[in-house]
Amino acid sequence: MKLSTKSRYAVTAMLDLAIHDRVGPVTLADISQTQGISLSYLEQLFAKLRKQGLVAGVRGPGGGYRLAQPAHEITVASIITAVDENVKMTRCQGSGDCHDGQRCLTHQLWDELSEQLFTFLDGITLDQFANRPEVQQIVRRQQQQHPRPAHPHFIFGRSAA
Amino acid sequence: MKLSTKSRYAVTAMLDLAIHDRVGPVTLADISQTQGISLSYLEQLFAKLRKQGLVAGVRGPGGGYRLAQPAHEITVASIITAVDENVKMTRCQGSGDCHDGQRCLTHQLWDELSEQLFTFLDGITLDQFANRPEVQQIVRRQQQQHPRPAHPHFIFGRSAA
DNA sequence: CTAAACCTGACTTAGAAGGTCGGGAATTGT
DNA sequence: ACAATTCCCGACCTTCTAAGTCAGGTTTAG
Repeated sequence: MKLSTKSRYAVTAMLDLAIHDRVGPVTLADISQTQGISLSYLEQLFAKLRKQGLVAGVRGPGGGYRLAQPAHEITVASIITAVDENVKMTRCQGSGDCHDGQRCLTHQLWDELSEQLFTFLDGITLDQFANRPEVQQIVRRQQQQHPRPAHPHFIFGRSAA
Repeated sequence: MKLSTKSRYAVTAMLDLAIHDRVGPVTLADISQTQGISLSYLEQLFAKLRKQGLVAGVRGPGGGYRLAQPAHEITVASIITAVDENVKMTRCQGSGDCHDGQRCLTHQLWDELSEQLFTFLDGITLDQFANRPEVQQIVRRQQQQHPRPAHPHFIFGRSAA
């Protein structure tokens, strides 16, 4: 379990996706704009998220990304492990041959720590997270600064024409 | 709160110190041998630990390092924050101006996470840790592979002469 | 005085984070 | 059919930090 800004970017992007996906696929360009993450970097992250079956890409105009699972089934932990495939903190994790073929003094502690983290993050789903009041508030502000016009294709039940 | 091998090295070294300091100061050379950490690197780490008042250096022959506080008052968290002075995980931590002068979506989550970690590590003292059965076992093995003869100066109450 | 230890700071190296670039392949609207 | 839009892919670059090295100090017990 590793915690980097990379992980945070991934979680942020997935959250954005979870919030907006009911109006159709979300483009990486939108996420890039709204969340301030480089487009190319997002592409790298989403490649991994796709391989892990967390999102599905929709090609062509009007396309973008959608969640491949319902938001209440996607945990923050699963997102982080998806983009940071190098789950083991150090050479230690594997089979305990961290030092001279023996396990180092702190091996056990780091294991416990890792588990604490995982348990915490595994208990939070995208769904729960998206519904937090603080998050909602930020989303509203972002809506004003970076409006997301729905693609024409996805307006069919509305009073738009 | 940051978790690197650097932190682990520091905790390992402090643990070694806590275990052996009743027979006098412990040299960095000893720790380097026993724990497999580069001597110069240890010196860097201990410079920081000393500045934070966790250890005290004793110069000259027969010298080394001692704990500057009783082992039951030193927490793992204090060791980690001592060597990783850059406590903030990202630009985010400071005042929440992570993105466009606004706080990013995951700001709150990362804060909570950081706190979870800290609480966990702050609840573990060197003392507690050193007395764990697993740790004791490793120490015994290390004693056989890397015996630590006490310096003559510190043998005065024994049947050594 | 000298050797053992701490102390200091500058330097090097490896690897990862974060980002860029250029070109594809699929799909939709016209 | 065709062009625009989007995902998709891989190579590359830059910057930063962990981790380690090196070369010199300074203090102090014997």
